[in-house]
Amino acid sequence: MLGVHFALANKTSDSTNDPVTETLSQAIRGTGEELDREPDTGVLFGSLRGSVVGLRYYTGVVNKGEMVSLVRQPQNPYDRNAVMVANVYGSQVGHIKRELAALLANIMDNNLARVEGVVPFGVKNQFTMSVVLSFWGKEENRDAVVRQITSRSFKLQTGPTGTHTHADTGTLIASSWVISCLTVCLKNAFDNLFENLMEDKIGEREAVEAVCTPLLPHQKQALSWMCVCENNVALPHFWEVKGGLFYNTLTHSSVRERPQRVRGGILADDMGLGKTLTTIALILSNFHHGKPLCEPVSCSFAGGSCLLPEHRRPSSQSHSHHLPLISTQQLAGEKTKTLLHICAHTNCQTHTHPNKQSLDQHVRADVKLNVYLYYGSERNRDTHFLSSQHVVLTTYNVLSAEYSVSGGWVCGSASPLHTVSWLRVVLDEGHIIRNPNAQQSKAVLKLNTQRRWILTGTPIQNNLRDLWMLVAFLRLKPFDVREWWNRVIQRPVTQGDKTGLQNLQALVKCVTLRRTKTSRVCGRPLVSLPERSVRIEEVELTQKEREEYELARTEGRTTISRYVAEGTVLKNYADVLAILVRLRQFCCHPDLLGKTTTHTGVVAATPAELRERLIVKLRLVLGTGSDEECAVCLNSVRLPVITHCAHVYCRPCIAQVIRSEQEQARCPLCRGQIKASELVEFPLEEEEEGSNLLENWRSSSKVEALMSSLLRLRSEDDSIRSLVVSQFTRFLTILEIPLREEGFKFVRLDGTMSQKRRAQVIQEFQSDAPGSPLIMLLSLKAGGVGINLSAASRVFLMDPAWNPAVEDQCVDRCHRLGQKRDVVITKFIVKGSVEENMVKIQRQKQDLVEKAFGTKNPGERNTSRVDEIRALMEL
DNA sequence: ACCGCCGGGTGCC
DNA sequence: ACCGCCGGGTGCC
Repeated sequence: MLGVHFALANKTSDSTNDPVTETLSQAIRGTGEELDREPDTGVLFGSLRGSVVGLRYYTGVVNKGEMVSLVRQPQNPYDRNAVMVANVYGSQVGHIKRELAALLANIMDNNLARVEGVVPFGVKNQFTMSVVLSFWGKEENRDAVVRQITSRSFKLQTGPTGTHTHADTGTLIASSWVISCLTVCLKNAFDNLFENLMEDKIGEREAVEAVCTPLLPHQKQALSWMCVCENNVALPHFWEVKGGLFYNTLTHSSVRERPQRVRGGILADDMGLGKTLTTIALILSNFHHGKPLCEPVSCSFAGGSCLLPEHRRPSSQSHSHHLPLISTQQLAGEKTKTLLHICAHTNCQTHTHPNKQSLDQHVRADVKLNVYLYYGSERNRDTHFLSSQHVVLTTYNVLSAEYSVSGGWVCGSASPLHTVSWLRVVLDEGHIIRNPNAQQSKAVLKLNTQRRWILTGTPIQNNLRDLWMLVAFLRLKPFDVREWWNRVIQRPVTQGDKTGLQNLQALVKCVTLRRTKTSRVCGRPLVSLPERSVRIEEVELTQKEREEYELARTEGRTTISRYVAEGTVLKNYADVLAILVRLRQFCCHPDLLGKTTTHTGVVAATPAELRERLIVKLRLVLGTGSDEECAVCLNSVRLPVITHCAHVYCRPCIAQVIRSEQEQARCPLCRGQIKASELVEFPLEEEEEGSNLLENWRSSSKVEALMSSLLRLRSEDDSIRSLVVSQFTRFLTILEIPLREEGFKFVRLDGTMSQKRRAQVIQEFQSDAPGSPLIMLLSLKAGGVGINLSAASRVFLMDPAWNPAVEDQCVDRCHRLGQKRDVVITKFIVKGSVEENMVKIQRQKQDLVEKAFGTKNPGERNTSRVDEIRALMEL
């Protein structure tokens, strides 16, 4: 047990009932976090066969094909190069043989590569076994690693396995596109996952009478499912009992002890299907042992079947629901009785808290539910008090603030929320914790609770990595440890491995309930929505516009065909993008290009010119609706800056990177050198330009097309409201002039507005008060998901988006619950322009997504991307 | 016999 | 470990 002992000695003991396993998995987790900074950027250098020794001293079991993790043990007294081998569950299996350990220690300690192990055969004896080690790292470290390995007379096998790197800009942009396609596909996978499952496997369950709002059938199903998730002790289907052990079919690993089942899950129903109501029903209906929280005093908790162990009780039982009363005596002595409900709102005014309101709204007035709003400087931090509440509502901010101050676990000054043993923690708008580096995410992971729920309408917002945090919060073993998630799910899926995707689906399926507006229950739609129809309106350019357009197009074609001939399309992707965006802007309005337009394709000689080019690109990147996220914080870019290598980040994020890496600072996306002095941001001239735009206003064919539609619509039915959507906020500004001229009352919603202002605008637009606006000018990506614009039933999409899913999402803002009219969508497309080609490409998009999945070779994907550009430019 | 060979004892790092 | 390694016993075939 020496190895275990030393692992323990390394760590501050973090109290759990199984310190050995816990510490071991912490040690493993620790190494995982180190490498998290660049989780997918590794290239496979190669692999080699080695042996694991000392099996007889440890209890960890490993099956054929199982992955193992390698953990350095620098404190081992027999060999400071020691490398411990542990299985998926963190149980030690053995050690790497001495000579090989010396090699690994060198590589691992110098961070030259990440080393992963797989056991190729079943274990043949009790003393040693084979292990295949693979080395993953940055391209620039490949030579050093290979040298280390060969100089110690080991042979590195470099197989034909597809490797992928994000080494150059072109590849990066292309693969971020592929990832967005993957995301679309994953979203579809999410949406389809539960289509066939609901009716036969999930029953319905009535809420207790304390819930005064009647549940719809799909909400009763969700309640039933949630109760099963909390009460049922059966393991998910990817566990099998084999030879007295628990065998995980995803990781091919076995454990002796029954794995801890997730008590809870992800309720990922679409916005508006009633997640909050269902959760309130759960809170009241499924307290301890499947009993309601609010029961009449006459039915004592101590009585009868309540004492039976949970697994011996029928899982779906009907209770008699009398007038609910809360008796504190009933609850006294129970250790975990309180729900912690965490939500996004920072509004501290007691009476306007939305979650408090929905509790009040859905719970009978005669039910005395102790609900405490835990925020504001005067909040009661007493843990006994908190424990005595039925429900505590708090915010992510409060949680993480307390956690960071106290360090979460330090005795004496511990965060009250981290001290209480909760019965259940519910994360409202759970996608907020998708960034594992954020304090609030770390704080959430450390909460002590029996049951865990995540409510979110958008389980995957940007990419797969978002999901890990949710899995980690649920403690879905073993994927709550990053290494296993990365190896079993993340890397295979991002490399287009079908098995990886299947595994992901299996995993998601066992903890998630997701229905969309279009899901069906018992052959009937979950909710019935009015029809929606799309029509494409072709716009002819005027003679003069056509001439100008052709000029710009010819110029762009010349540049791009040169890149195509040179094979440097992807390398000059920023330029290519700029040309395409200019043409698309032209299709909307000639003045969209702005005065800062520079000649693309001409190499910038002076810093001033480079700067101007970068600003143009920055504007393009942020203005195209391409859903730009900062690769450092994974959130939408705030205070945008662009690097010389043309990548956009939040200024504080990239500044932090540069500060910590100093002279060696490299762009997190392309690994190009970056310096703080070379970060370029927007000049403060936007206002000026805007007014310039309006002073010499002129119309365009597309403006005319829109205006005639709007005028016709108003003359036919002046109660119909419209969304006018563009990716170019400057175009929205241009549109304001004719709208005013024709006397349309309108509001505008774009990404530059504060949350408060957005809420105002939305309220104004949704209001049916006389004189409220008929039109909303909407920038394609403004507002994010979930905003409700159901007052509108007409949508005018002024310019096509790269990603059709973004358009759908936008339309969904009015085609949703609460929509009374049929929704008509008009897409304006300029005839004989890039826009037409974009629409064609949109149609092929699904095929391309399939291709992205089918291929392992990133080269192929890039080729299809180049083809796409050629198609756009008709080359 | 300062070797080779045999066979028993032994075994992670 | 049905190995390798170590060290003692042994010694033509």
